[in-house]
Amino acid sequence: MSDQDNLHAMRHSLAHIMATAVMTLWPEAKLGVGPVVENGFYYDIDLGETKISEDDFPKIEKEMKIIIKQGQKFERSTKKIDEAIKWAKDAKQPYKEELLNDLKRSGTTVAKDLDAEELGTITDGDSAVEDVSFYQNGDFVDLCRGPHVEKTSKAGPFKLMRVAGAYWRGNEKNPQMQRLYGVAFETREELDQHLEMLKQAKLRDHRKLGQELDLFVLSDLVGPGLPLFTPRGTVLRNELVKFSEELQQSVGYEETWNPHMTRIELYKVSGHYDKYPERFDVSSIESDDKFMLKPMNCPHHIQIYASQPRSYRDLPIRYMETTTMYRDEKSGELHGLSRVRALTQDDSHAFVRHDQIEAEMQGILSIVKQMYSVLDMPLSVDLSFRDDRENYYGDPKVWEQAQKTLEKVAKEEELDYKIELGEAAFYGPKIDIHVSDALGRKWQCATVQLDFVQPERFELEYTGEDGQKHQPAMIHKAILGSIERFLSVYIEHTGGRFPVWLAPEQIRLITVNQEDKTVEFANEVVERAKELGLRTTVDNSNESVGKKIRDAEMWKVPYSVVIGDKEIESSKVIPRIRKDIVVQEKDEAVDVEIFLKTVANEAKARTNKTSLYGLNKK
RNA sequence: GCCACCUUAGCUCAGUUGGUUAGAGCACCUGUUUUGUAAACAGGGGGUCGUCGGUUCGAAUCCGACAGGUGGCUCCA
Repeated sequence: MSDQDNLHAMRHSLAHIMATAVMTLWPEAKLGVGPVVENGFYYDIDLGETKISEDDFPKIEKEMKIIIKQGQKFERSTKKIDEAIKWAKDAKQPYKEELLNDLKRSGTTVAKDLDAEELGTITDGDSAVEDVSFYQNGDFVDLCRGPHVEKTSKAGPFKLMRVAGAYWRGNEKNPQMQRLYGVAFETREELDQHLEMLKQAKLRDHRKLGQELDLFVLSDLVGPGLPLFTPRGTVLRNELVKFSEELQQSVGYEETWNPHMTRIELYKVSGHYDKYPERFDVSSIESDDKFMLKPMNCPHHIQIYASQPRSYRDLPIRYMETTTMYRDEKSGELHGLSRVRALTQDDSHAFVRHDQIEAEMQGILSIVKQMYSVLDMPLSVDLSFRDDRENYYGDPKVWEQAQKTLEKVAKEEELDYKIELGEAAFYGPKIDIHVSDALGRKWQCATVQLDFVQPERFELEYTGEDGQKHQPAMIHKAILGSIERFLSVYIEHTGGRFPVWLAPEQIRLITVNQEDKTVEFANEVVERAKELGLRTTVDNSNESVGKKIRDAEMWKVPYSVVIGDKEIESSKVIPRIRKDIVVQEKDEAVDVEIFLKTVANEAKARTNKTSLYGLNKK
């Protein structure tokens, strides 16, 4: 058995041990499913009116430890399916009975592989499976495919983490069960390491850093999911957007502007309204028309395209716009900057001839790759294709062609991708690019989407070489995606230590004293730095130099420079360089002008390397 | 939206079984100090304890509703 298999068996066994403990403490418990998940396991439990809270964990853990100590053997047995169903009935385990019915009818219990109508229904006659396996430890018997460790004492170190509500089979129409989560590893050291990692991740949580570094504000009065950005946070946003827009311009995109409110009719034509009617928050002004805040931009760009007759010579026509849109989200889904109600996208739409699709997508993917390589963030790529449900608009043959094109481009661009069926937009397939946050959760940022549906719905056209009308295709893209979501991931990725080009404060001058000549000199340096476009401040407060250095460190300023008599006399400085910045050359005190120009060049080059060297005196 | 938990000063938190004018550190302000690479010293201001209602002689503390926040609600017995 490989280590991986063994760990899996340990975690799965712990799920059973936890269920055993719960059944001991609450014999009336009805059990759902208890699978292995990343880093651990969970078990879904229905206790009726009784609610388990984290305060109950010590007694559950204690019970589990007793079971582990007893070294109960895990014994496998099989039952005929009908016998098993009878067992579930007798044991008063209705959820198990439902699972068994699904097994009998369809040979699987995976809710998404089953017809929703059939879930949990009973079949007579022929069965899809004959036997089902059971595992028993002590008095506890559970329907289970296995495998397990040999006996409970081999289950390994674990810790219960949290309890959460979870709908039976993920469907909100079903009863809500209590899901007990635990983490487990083969050794105590690995478990401790994992817990330490979670602690570290908490330290770099973007919500915490956003407050500490004064980047954004969440106000109860403004409302949930509506973050406000401070001057520092706005510098970050603007610098990122500037980079994104420069990249887009380099492949031919032109900037547009569209208003934040629109007639709802627009989205009826585009098809978005029919698809998400509950998400459209409507308000009316002085007319019979209903207006709304825009939740996306594609129909607007379409209107600009459609405002003139277009020739094949004009294509591709590429519009880009970094703009904020407004989407209703369920209150429980809001989260810091990652999931908000006002989100700003570096959005673009290209209108292309069908023979231009590949080249356009390649151009876009090349700038996406540039962006994330400069930001030093690893990507994972999904091709989001349709499945055979009927939620999609447009001709399936066109879809098939579009998906082939996407995959071809992904191959040519050497993307390491996987295909996700059923994840496409209603109007077309997508290339979705995800990056990870501090806890390893993946968030979608960049996206490239191919769309034949909206051009058709809006009856877009251009005149071809042949004098006939033709329909263009549309390519939607966002590089950063939602700036807010991107920032949430990026703040955690960097731990708030932004590269020089993004740092809200790039250089901080620290005065040794408040004498006139010191202040004058510091002000001269700031003036010069501003001419070079550097964001520079002076800390002239009446504090010790040590305290001021500490402050600059806490604010994660890339360069801090102490200004005193030595600097004034020599016009040379010894910059203190933030430790994540890669130092390339060695040098001692450096002329102020050279220092500033070097930093300005780094910012311009968007690099986190410097050719300066600071003597960090102990 | 649903389930669990949380909400005390700008921030991080303490506040014993309900019992006088609710505390600390940091931050802020004032004064002293004129500072050389991760925290000088002293003093001061600041809270209707998330909001509303209830129980009680008495509520930060107990109960309820609401608001906001956190974790989760997809990953096959």
